Amino acid sequence: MPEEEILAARKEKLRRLREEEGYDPYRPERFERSAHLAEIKRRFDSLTVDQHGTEKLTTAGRVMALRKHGKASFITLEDEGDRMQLYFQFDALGEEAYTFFKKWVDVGDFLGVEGHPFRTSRGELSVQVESFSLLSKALRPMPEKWHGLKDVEVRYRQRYVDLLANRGVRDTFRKRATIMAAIRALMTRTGSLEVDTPILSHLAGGANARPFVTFHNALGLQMYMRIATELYLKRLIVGMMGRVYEIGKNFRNEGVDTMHNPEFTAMEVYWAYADYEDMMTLCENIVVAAADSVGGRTVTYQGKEISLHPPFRRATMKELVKEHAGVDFDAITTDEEARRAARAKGIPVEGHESRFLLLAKLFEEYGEKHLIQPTFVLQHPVEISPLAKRNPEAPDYTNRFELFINGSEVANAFSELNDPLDQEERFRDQQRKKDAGDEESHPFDEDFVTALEYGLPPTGGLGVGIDRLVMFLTDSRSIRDVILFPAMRPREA
RNA sequence: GAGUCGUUAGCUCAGGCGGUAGAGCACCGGACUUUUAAUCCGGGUGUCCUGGGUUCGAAUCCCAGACGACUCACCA
Repeated sequence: MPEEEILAARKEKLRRLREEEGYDPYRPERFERSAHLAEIKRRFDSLTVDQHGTEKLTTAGRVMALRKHGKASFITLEDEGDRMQLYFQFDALGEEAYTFFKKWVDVGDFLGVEGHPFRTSRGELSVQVESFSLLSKALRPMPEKWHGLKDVEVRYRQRYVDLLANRGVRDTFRKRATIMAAIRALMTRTGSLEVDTPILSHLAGGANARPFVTFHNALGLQMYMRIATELYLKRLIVGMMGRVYEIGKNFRNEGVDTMHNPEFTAMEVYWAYADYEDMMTLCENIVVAAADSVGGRTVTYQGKEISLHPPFRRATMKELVKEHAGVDFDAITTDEEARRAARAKGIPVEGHESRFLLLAKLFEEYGEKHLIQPTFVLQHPVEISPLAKRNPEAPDYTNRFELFINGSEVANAFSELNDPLDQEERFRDQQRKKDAGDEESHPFDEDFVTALEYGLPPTGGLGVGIDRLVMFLTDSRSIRDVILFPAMRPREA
């Protein structure tokens, strides 16, 4: 039967239910559960075959399978956490209730039941139903019970169908919530304050990325969706907030693939009087707290075993470029030498690139993909780090790290640049790049410089890509599998 | 943005070297008081993604397009 006919038939059935029984399945507003299905399973696991418990239970869920027989029927009921078999028997329910059940209850409907636990002669822990109420009705057919819903397009577009049909998907998002809670608990223990900063602003800074542009009608103002929370959070440290963090969505107007969604969840932390080494420890603690909350520090990601036991490996960008590209930047002292070396390694070179930029390019090209086990990459060039403090021993480099897991950047941190004069100069440098056509260069944020002029204490900052962390911890191959409603092109009208 | 692959019933999928489409589940009717992918009897429900072309005839071949997945590029 085509879906429209099934829908029409179910609507007709609903009409008859209302007319013939005087029952409106959309009228119930609440149902008190004495136990969830998982709890029932746990508490009555010791019942032996054919043994009935004496305790009266009330529970509720969605009918996922119906095995109707003449005067005794079984259903599979599923709630948010588990599924369980319910037994509907003519003698136990009485003719009126049993007939109502057989006539009106369909797969997909929500039921609230009262009954007692028992174990069937086939050994399945079940609930013998003594009374029930139809709490809500489904008009559309559920996906196939055995194979579930596989069509990825439907899974992402109609996530509710994916979630109701595929319990593994629910587990992933439950784990995501567990991870978030573990991270927040850790942050609270460190005395960090959770804050909210603007998503809409007239300047999109704090990272190098193309923003989404929008318009505020009443103010007659072009506005941007934020690409990072960094600059607002550091203003809070100027304002004596001490330790702050924010977990929220960032928006970047860039490509979509298995590691990128235009809106993604990032966490940023700023601690006064801390440096990037402190952030490294905090970063390890965050990863470990997240891992521990959902199953432990040894994880299998897409068949690869990843050990999240701290301390994670630490290596400078130069060391990694030497290791994986075979280019020794300690021996390179001019930009021209670096260009020759980069060209020799197949990096496109136009001729104006600095050795620092080329170091970063070589790392991206040759280093990143090898960093399967968690690795802190240290000492990024100043040129690609407009907001990080210089390393006093090597002023062309910064006291910064990025954490890579499975070849992807999961975290980025540094000792925050708090010299307003240096910051102003770096903004100018970014502005020059922007004027030269680099759309991802950082905009000049005058108010941020002003804030630094009021005094930013020594500060450590850390950003964590939450979606990617969740991916590794849930063995999800695409970022879309950890974002409830991922970005999709609208279906053709 | 480029390449590869995919799109057939509500779902999971077969099939179709061009002759008007099938299975299982779901669904509808019936039987059945311990089933669990229940079983048994009866019922086949479709814009074969869309548009155009070739052809006596297109779901199948060709072209264009939509959407998706994957790989690559940009990016976190």
